[in-house]
Parts: sequence; C-alpha cells; structure tokens
Amino acid sequence: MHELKVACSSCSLRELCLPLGMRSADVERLDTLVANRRRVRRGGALFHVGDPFTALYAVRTGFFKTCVATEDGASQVSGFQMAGEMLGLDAISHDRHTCDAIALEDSQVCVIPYDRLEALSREFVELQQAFHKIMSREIVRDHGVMLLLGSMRAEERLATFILNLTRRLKARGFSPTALVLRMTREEIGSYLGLKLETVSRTFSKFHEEGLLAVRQREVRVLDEEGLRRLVNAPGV
Amino acid sequence: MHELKVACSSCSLRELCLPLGMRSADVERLDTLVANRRRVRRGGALFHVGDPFTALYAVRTGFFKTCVATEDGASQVSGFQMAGEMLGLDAISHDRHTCDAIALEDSQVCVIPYDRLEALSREFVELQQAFHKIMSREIVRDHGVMLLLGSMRAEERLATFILNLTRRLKARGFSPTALVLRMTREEIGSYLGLKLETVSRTFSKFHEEGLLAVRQREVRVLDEEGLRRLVNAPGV
DNA sequence: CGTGACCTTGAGTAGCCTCAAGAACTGTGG
DNA sequence: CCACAGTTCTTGAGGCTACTCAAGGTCACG
Repeated sequence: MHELKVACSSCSLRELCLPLGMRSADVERLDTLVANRRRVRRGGALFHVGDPFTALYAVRTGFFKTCVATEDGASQVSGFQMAGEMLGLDAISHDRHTCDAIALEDSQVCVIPYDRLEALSREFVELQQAFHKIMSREIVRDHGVMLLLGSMRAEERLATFILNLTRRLKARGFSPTALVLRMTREEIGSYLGLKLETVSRTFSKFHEEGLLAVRQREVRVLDEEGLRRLVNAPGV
Repeated sequence: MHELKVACSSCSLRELCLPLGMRSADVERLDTLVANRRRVRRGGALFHVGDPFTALYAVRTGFFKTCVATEDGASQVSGFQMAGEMLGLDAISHDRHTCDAIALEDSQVCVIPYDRLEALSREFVELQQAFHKIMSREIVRDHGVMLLLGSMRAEERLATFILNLTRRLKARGFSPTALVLRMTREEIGSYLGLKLETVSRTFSKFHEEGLLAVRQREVRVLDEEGLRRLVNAPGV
C-alpha cells in the first residue's frame, strides 16, 4: 500500500477524470482533495464486497475489473475501468462496497476521501457539478450494458465491446486499432453475458471475416466500419 | 400539465423518497425545493430522449416505465418506477434526457428543479447526502439488472422480477402477495431480455407449479419461498 | 356487438451452452 | 536457457433454452 503525493492540476488525465470540464484555475482547488495514491499489484484487490466505504478511487495508471456477486455465489464482471475512470460509486448508497475491484495489471489509483469530496463540493460548484455528471454518466453507461445484455446477439455484443474499448483508448491517446486485451476470454464473457467458448468462437469468426486480426490477447481492428455495421444491423 | 402545490414535510412518501433518512425538522427545509406537481395521463410521456434536462421527478402516485433506444431504432425497458422513486438521473450527465419516461397509469410526479436541488444541497448536508445515496442506489440497482440479464435463465429472471415488485409494494404498505401488473407481457419481456411469449409461458409454468395464481395481469404469490429457491438455485 | 390490443399455446428452429480434447502461452525453478 | 506445470485459448460435437412463426382466445372499450 505504497503512498505518493499527487496533484490534479499537474495530472495528464484532467480532461477525463474528476476535473471534467473545469478551467485550470479551478482544477487547482482539487489539489487538497486527493489524499494520496495507492498501488495495486496485478491480481490484487483495491476493495472487496462488504468493505467499509471511505473513499472513491480514480484510476491513474493500469486497468481494473469490478465484479458483483449473486446470492448463490456466482460472480459477474460489471465493468472494466481504465485511466481517468472512477471506482467505488456504488458504495455511497450503503456505506459499504457492493462489488470487488481487481487490478488486471499493476496499477495506481488516486484516493479521494469521500467526506472531503462532500465538503469541498459544497463550497465549489464546479466540483459538485462534475461529480454529479460522473455519477449520472455511470448510470447511462449501465443502461447501455443493459441494452447490450438484453437485446444483442453474441456478435453484436463483442463488436460493441471492442468498439467501446477502442473509443476509450483513443480518448487517452492510444492507438484505436491495435489493442492488447487486459482480460481473459472468461472475463469478457462474464461481462457480455456469454460463455468463454462463445467469445473465443466469435473472435475467430471476426478474424475469418477480416474484421479483426486476433492473436491471443493482441487484437488489431482491420475494419471498424464492418464492426459498426454489425452493431447497427436492425434485428436479424 | 396540471400543476399543484405540495410539501415534502406532509408527504406520506418521505420515508422512501428524497427525504431518505432525514429527521422531520430537516424535511421541512425541502419544502422550498419541490416546485409543483405534474399530472401524466396513462400512456403519456413525462419526458422523451433528447429533451433538455431541467428537473428531476419523484413519482408521487402512479407507475412509470423508462425506455432506452438503440441506434437502429429498437427500444428496451430499462426500469419501472413506482411511488417515491426518482426519474431523470441519467440526464444530468449530458443535460438531456437519455430515455423516455412513460406513465403506465394515470400518475402524478413532484417536479424538482435541478438548479434548485444543486443550490440547496450545497448548504444542506443531509440533502446532499440523501441525493448522492439515491444516485448510488440507482447504480447498484442497475448492476442487479445486469446480473439478471447476464447470468439468469428465464425462470430465474421472472421470479426475481416478481419478488422485486412485491418487496417494493410491501415497502409502500400494499399487499405483497396480491398484485396487479401495470405493464404488458411485452414490457416485462423487454425489461428481462425475453420475448413476450417466453414471459407468458413462464407465468403459465409458475401457475402450474403452484408458485403463482395468474389471471392476465392479476398475480397472487402463493409460494414466496418457492420463488426464492428458484432465484438462489446454484447454477442449473 | 364488433374491433383492436393483449395474452396463451403449439410446433419447429437457431443460437448459445455444455462437455471434451488438445494447443498455445506464461511463469517458475533447476 | 530449458523443462515443466498451470492457465488460457481454440475448436468440435451434441443438446437445450429461448426464439420465431402462427393461430386462437380473452378482455376492454366504443
């Protein structure tokens, strides 16, 4: 649990993260908010279901998954988070975390003590607005996943997933065509409501059709338009 | 668009709605917040996708569904809201509504102008906290739906749905065993990621097995434990 | 009493899952 | 640097769940 000092005003993620839409002068007011950073090794947990809620986390570097559990012990991936994205919003409701957050590679997060966020956002309108937008955006994102799980077929789901990843990578200045998946086929399947074999088969199909070049976890997007057509195909 | 004056402090829903967990003295401070009520006739829309966002709504009486749309024009029910539940949280993110809210019976909502909510919650800690909890609770609810859509089979989905409805009705002082569905089989199916025929068949199956008494939209829960066993059944 | 919306039920099918075997890759210790 | 164990990925065969298409029944309402 290594801790480092950090400032939002000098952070390269300020366009994406909590300072969403703030002017530089405003961003400096956030510097008192982020207490410190915390490192999480690959495979390690940032928090578990049931842990008391004290802080939100913003991914600084690395990659996470969040998992929710059913009463009968089954578990499902509810999201993948990359740099600039927020973890722990679900915990505000009951003062305890309702999912596990697991690092899929060595990662660093900014620790945002929640009582401090509450206090500062009472006197700092821009922060209040940014925070509310982030919560709301999470709700919109979840509705998108519900749409995917409720009405798409396997190919549409995987195409949507890949396009979503590339869009987020692009926003962070990475190549939107060459990606290295941080998660297993099983984790992708869990997120998309599919079995790992179906994910694997669908990757192979996309490969055959010239939409993707797939070599284990390395994926290159060869035909973005083709993927997009798949997603927007009306019905069958 | 009939408008009526209203006060949270004299509202019977204050245990469930925005005054979540506040003391009576605090609740009175909310009375300046709710501008007015609005009536929505059965089948009418409270708001549509793309409408500018100005206010949140709390259901006072009646029943709503929210629908999100895919790019190719398909539509899916993303939730059902009853008295005391909030509508419009998704719109904060982009200043526009991202779903349609349709009344499934003649309904009344309390109109909560969002700028007023922001302003008041800056000087009123209890309101700030209640509002954040409501947003967070919506995120947790969505994760539950994702779990349902991603990993449950038709019977588990419908059993979960019925148990969820009865729990919410009970919290509002209604009978938890005799319910009248406000929505069609198609709307239930859309919400649960099933076709209407599958919903109908599953209702019939529950009827045969003595779990429910189903007569069109009237449903009586005969064996709540049995439904619960279905949901918690590990795996198959 | 007729019309339209909604619900039920049946028959056949498609898509995804299960089970299974083997290949490819990763990391570890010698 | 290599051998080996464990994990992850791929692919095939067969089965089951939920879907599609279709017909008829029920109900609300004008």
